[in-house]
Amino acid sequence: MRRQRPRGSPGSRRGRRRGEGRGADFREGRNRQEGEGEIHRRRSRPPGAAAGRRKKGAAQVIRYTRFLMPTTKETPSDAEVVSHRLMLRAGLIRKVASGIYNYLPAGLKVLRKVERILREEMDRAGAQEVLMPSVVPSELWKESGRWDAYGKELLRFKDRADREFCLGPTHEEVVTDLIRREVRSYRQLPMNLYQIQDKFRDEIRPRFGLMRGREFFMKDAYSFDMGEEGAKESYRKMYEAYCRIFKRMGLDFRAVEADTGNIGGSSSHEFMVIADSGEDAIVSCASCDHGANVEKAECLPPTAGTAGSNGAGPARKVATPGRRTIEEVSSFLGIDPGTLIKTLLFETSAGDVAVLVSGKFEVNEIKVRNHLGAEWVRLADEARVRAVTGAPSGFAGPVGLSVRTIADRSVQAISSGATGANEKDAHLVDVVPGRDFSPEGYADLRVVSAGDPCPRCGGELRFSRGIEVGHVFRLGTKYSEAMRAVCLDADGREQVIAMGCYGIGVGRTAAAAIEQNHDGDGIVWPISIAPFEVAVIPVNVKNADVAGAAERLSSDLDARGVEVLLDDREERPGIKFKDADLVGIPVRVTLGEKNVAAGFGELRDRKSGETVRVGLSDLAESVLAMVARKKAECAA
RNA sequence: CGGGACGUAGCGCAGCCUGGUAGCGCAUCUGCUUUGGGAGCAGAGGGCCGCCGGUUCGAAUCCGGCCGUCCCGACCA
Repeated sequence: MRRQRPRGSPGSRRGRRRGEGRGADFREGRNRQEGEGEIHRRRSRPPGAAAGRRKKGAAQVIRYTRFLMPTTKETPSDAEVVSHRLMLRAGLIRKVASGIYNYLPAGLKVLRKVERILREEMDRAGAQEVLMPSVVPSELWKESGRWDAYGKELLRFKDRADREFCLGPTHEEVVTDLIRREVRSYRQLPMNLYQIQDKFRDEIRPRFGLMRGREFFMKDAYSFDMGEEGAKESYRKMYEAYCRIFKRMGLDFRAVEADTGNIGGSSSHEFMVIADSGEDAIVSCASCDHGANVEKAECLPPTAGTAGSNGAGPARKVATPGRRTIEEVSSFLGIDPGTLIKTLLFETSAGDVAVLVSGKFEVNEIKVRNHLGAEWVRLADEARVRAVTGAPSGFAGPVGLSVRTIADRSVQAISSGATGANEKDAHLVDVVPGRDFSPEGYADLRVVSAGDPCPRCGGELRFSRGIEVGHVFRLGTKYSEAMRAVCLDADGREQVIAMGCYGIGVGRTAAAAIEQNHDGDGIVWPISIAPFEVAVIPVNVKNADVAGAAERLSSDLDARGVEVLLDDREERPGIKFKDADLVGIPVRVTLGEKNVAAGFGELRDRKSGETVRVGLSDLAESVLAMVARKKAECAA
């Protein structure tokens, strides 16, 4: 995929050659840009030079003809989700390689806005900004044990002296190393260090644009406390800061309990932006504030026993030719799927394990992994199933099975059920748990399902999908212990520091905002993270009055701290309107020939589509009011 | 890494089965007309048909290998 020339971009010679009818103000604007003033403008404006012309140090008005924002009408075929599609179409990003992107000027502006909010809220919460390297020596990772544990996602390489390094996918090791060297006394704690930095994870499957890239910006923070009580408080502060952050970005989000994955630690919450395209399924209670990732969501033990086939008699073998799935077997035998004892064989780092669950539920592999304390688990393949059970998959059962067997509590509720006979085309009925087989234990091993009550209050659980934009962990002493990060307490005794870590994906948050705020015409940015606050559109730039009015309004707004995109392209109005909508600029001012001649301009709200005609003399004030109103909607 | 598909102009695609002339729409450039929701007409430029090898008189097309990309399953901000 490659770049597409923006309409009316600098490369377009059209407007440049015939300058006849162009308005005086535009000509001046262009001359400034192309003359020697451009030098100052391009560099980061040396003090006193171009800066002197601007009031209040406001940013300069950005002109579309001098701005790389290549919008496209057609969608690249490899963009699956809206945020990816719209970011490409709006000219915010371009792909360089799988999961690796160029951030074009407007896209970068969005990221910078997100970052600014992150900095403000982290600072407010008492954290200090640092910057750690993206290239990290292997020694630190070996010390924590993750050099071997992290897997292929860690991109490793060697320098010229053959020393091993990796690109940091997260920075627990690096901060812990820093802290253990520099912090000696409890008086220095608590401390919270954060950075906003480029991360690299060699994802198995990058997809959805910035939603799951390999290279991405992340805000990561790390807290250090004496003891668990302090660590809890640090965690609480970050949790609150996160709520403020996502509120300020105008997002509909939910904090849910989560699995800790390979970061490790005792407890964690994920911050989920609610969106149907989200990669995670979450449950939340309609009655209380409990919420959880389905990976984590607990199930209460079954209340009443599920009667089976009234099995007074002993277990019997029945022929079930070709019936393998729960549906096939239950309908063939004419029994409730809930009384089938589903037997799944897993290969794990702790050896082969059979997992039993009622036929109406699914096994939650993460719960299995955590229950076993295993590093990994995966469903056994067909060959393995045959080797262990002696039958093709679909006919496994716990009776007479020689591998380690654990069961979900739903199996306990089956007084008498059916199960595979470990023999091709045969099942057993009237099987009684405890009599015909005995798993080593019963535990919560299944995925929550519709109808399960809230484990906290018994209320109704709702299922939705979310995009994980932030994650907070209480790490305990996992890293500080391994890396000897200790500190002297008030009694002069050495104590291992308690840690927490807190991440937010910058690009992912921007993508999530689009998933949640778009319509048929394009992005509808919350103003707090929009690339521009206002688009000023002179309908015909060759009309000097219109051009002049647009020019004056833009610099007026700019001087008052509003971020303006002046669409000075010689394009048809339709194109300008479409582009402004596509890019999602919250407020649009249209200056048409008739309106301007009559002393009016037009103000339009991107979100509601509401349009008002305002006298030119009041236009700037009206824009300011609308911008202020939109900003207020994004207040924490 | 497994399963499925794709790679032809900047973008979206056809052509391939059945070998012989590389095509369409959008975009770009020039001119004229047009100017409040992705304009019209006329003209022009633009391609190592992903790469390497094989079959053949001849390969975008058939065969093999490699590379890249996307979609479905185990990872995570």
